[in-house]
Amino acid sequence: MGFKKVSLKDISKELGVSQSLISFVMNGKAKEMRVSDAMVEKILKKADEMGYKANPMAQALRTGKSNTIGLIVADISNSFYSKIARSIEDEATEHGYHVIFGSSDESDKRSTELINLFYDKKIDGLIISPAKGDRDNLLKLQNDGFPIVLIDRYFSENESNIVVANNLSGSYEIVKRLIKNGNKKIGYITHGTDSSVVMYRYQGYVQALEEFELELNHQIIREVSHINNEKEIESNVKDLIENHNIDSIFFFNNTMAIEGGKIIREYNKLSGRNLGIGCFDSSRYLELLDIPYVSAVQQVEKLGEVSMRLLMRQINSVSQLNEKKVLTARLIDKLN
Amino acid sequence: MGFKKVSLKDISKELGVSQSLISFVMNGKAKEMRVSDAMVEKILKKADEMGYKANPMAQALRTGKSNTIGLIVADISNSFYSKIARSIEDEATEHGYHVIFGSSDESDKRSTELINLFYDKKIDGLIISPAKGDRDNLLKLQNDGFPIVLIDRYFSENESNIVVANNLSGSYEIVKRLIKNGNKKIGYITHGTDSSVVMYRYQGYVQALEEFELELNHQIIREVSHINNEKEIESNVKDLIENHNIDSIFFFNNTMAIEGGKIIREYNKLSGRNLGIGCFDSSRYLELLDIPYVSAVQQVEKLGEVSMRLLMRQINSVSQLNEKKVLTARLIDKLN
DNA sequence: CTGAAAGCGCTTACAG
DNA sequence: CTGAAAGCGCTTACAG
Repeated sequence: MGFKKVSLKDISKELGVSQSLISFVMNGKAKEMRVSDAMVEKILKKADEMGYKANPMAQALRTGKSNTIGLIVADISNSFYSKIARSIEDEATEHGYHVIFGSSDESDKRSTELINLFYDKKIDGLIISPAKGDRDNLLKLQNDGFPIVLIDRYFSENESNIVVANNLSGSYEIVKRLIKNGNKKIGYITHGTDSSVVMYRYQGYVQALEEFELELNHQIIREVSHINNEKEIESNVKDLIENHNIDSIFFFNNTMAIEGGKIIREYNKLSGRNLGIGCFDSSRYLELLDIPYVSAVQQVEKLGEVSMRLLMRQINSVSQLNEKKVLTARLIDKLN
Repeated sequence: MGFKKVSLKDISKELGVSQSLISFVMNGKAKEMRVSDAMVEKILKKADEMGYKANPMAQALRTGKSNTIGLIVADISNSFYSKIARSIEDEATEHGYHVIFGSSDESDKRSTELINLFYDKKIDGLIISPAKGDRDNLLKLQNDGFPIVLIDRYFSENESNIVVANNLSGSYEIVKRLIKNGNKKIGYITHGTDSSVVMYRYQGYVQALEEFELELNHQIIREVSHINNEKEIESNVKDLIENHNIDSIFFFNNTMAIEGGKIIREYNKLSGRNLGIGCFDSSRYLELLDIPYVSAVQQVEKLGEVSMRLLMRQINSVSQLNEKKVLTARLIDKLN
């Protein structure tokens, strides 16, 4: 840097006063330490004059607090996570915290790596949408008293701080709408049952079918990969329409719905029918498909906000919290 | 934390060897410092045994390097920026760096605040998509030798490290396609001319019109706000169609194109015509509109990668670099 | 080849 | 009310 930063020592010399005093004043501990008003004023004035800024590295080393938290998600470029990132950022700013982020790509290896890197870097806490293999690692850190909040998914065996959507009841409501709208054979396109989210959304689907005494038909439930699944979705949707006579499809999430919706749109055009879909997670692009749909919008901003607040409480608390917050997704019904 | 972290001193005591030695070995300076092989092995073994991890805060305080860079964009939840964030993250990881991020919302005040916060936090460098008012502040830091790379936009008066799209020639190519496709009255929906991006895209539009000797008609050029501009876009598009008889519209970016495209889709359906659009920045959702379009996809991953590389070179260099990298956007032509 | 020591810039008991 | 000093955990001249 071109010019040297001014330190406590510099002010101390300039003023002929001890560093401690200046430190107290700068940290708003003047009252507590009963520093005289005249002194406070003198110090504040000089510090301002000299453009004093405390060195956060030194503070961090001394206090063990970095005022930085870590955020680990599957992929920050995915808009679901980037929206969460934004709301976490906003809430973190309120508390004077900064956020470092990392993308795990759902890889256990990378996720573990990131957790450890961030932890070693002395972040004050972690908000994470965990990969499957993170369970033990996170549990260990948590037991060491390290503040952690799990978002979007969690490990049902562990006690943890958790912020998630109402995946079960949300899915239930979506499928219920489809049924009430006259659909009797509703296909489901989802992922392999490898996470709490996948499991609960499936259960919601099942519960709705049960309640209305519709058959749970495993032939019309299809599992597709997490990435590059366009072709899989396409062929499954086609198969469900052509060979299984479904009258509607419930999609695990919005991106899958949009891919599948394209096929349905084509079909509707050609057949003159008007098949509709359901999906968890909405998207402003869903309506571009111009087909009937019902979806459930997650309160993404809220998710970030609540998780950050929970983390802050954890950081400022002595004892371990174990809170689970469930955020209700809002239904958007464009079936008619 | 539950258990105490092990420090150099701990190993030093355990081994009866000075801290310096251990530090040298841990930092791979064994050869350089001519530490004996036996000693290296002994130290490495013990360090591993005790689970030694250097404290980054202490290293940072001592060396003045935090191995963290800052990323400031308008809004991390915007997918353009979150994609950039991801590619910067990946490249940063390669270099052993972490990324803290902040969203300015295009606000001069917030952007300045973020720059200063990050700078004071001792980041090693900054990648920023600047707000208008950042010019002087950034120039000052840059002149102090602080590594900065501007992305997406820049201040043409300043010498800086810059990574941008070919806004002018990209727009030119888009509009040229529209013209070659038979369009003679092409509206333009853009923002107020407040940034280099806005300016260059406008110039591309103008150049294409000029080359084909079409009239530059200011009545069909409309400026809309940066956010919550849906209504404005809607009414402008309607007006252009109904009262100005345009045969195509060029949109400043993809989100504007999608909003405007919805209106055009409706119009096409009702009128039996088949108006098409052009826009800078593509989107996988554009095709959902089912209207003819030509767009230019920015190499977003490349943008992040190149900017991070440039920043690293700057960090590792003594002298100021002033490089401008222009990344060519790829044309997608779905006009026919 | 190796050790003792200074110092990065803070915060915080300890003393007066 | 205020000062002198220790110490957070490193790195790096300096000495031998």
